[in-house]
Amino acid sequence: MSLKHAILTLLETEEGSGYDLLKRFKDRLGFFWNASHQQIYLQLKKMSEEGLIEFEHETQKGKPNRKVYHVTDQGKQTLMDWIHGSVKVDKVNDALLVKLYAGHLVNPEVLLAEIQKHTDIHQRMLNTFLALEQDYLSLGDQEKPQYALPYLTLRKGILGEQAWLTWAQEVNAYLKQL
Amino acid sequence: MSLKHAILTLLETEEGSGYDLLKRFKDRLGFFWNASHQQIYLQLKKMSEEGLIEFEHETQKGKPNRKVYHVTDQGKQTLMDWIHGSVKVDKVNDALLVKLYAGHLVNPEVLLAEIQKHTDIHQRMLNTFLALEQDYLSLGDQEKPQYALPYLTLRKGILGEQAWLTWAQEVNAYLKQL
DNA sequence: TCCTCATATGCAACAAATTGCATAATTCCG
DNA sequence: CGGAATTATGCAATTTGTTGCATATGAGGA
Repeated sequence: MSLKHAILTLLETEEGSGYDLLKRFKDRLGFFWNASHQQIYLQLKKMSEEGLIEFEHETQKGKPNRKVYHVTDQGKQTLMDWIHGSVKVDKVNDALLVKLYAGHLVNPEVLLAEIQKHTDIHQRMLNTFLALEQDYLSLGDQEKPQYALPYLTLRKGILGEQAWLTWAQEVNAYLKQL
Repeated sequence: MSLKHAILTLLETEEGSGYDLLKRFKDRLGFFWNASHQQIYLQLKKMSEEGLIEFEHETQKGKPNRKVYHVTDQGKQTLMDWIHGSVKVDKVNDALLVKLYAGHLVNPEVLLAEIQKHTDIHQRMLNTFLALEQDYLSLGDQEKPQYALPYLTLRKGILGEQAWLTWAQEVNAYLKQL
């Protein structure tokens, strides 16, 4: 289970509440690890019970109170053990490909429309990634090194989305020619 | 839930037992939809109870008996409804990227070793896909059309693995230069 | 004033996937 | 003759993830 390790990774760099983590997932880790708020809050509770993290109540005026979590020594150890171990190659489960595989059952238009819908989403993702890449590339040489590893994860997103879109063009070309 | 639809897709083309499906997943659909035997047998049972599929007992000599499943009209309808609807864009959950993101906590060697391990697996997948592509390309013009859609799913695999390996080279270059 | 959005946390029910275990016959290899 | 692989099916326990619901405050706009 890696949600646990994703949370430890985020909290190791900087303490934060469930809501903070939700935001960090949304605009950082979320490009390669997705989690809903229900999952995050439940996981924080469990990890807190396991002693991997601890929290302090932070009372706020005007806003609801927060539980600010930080990683314990045990949590840090768990994270280190995980990093030194090896993770499984992600299993692929792509519903769109199942649909394409069964595509002989429908008009090409149905498939084209679906592909188009997905293409729009992937194109938007790629644009987001390319904008973030520009941000990184315009950093000074002193700042770059600390963002080098996140930048490599961004490169994964860019190369992945580009490959996806290239593939979509092949599919489009075939379906239109039918 | 698409395991259901993957199974309907496989059974729609040709009836078969749970074991048959397991093999079809392994060397066909499995490139983009993975399922364990436990998942498949349980799903077949459920789908049979829902009336999407039916089975006949087939007694064999020398081998254990089989339950041969086929799609019912209701199952066919369920499959058609699914194809005409739209599937969600797959959510990404890539543990290797989480690890890389947290890579500042370990020596580059640890990351390099992990990347190498994954690279080997992805390279083997790509080789498998390229061999299958050759099989397709060497087909006559009469046979090609019926395999066109499965071929496109294969193209997805090829482009995806190539992108993965290109990315791995970037990561390697960076980690070695440290 | 009402509505929506952002902040902030959580439970409960259900669906899906993983892990481990269990059984049973035949074939193939050493 | 013994062990491993292949064929064939399944249950149970646990872990993970999804969907829906619930609550509460404050700010900003219509």
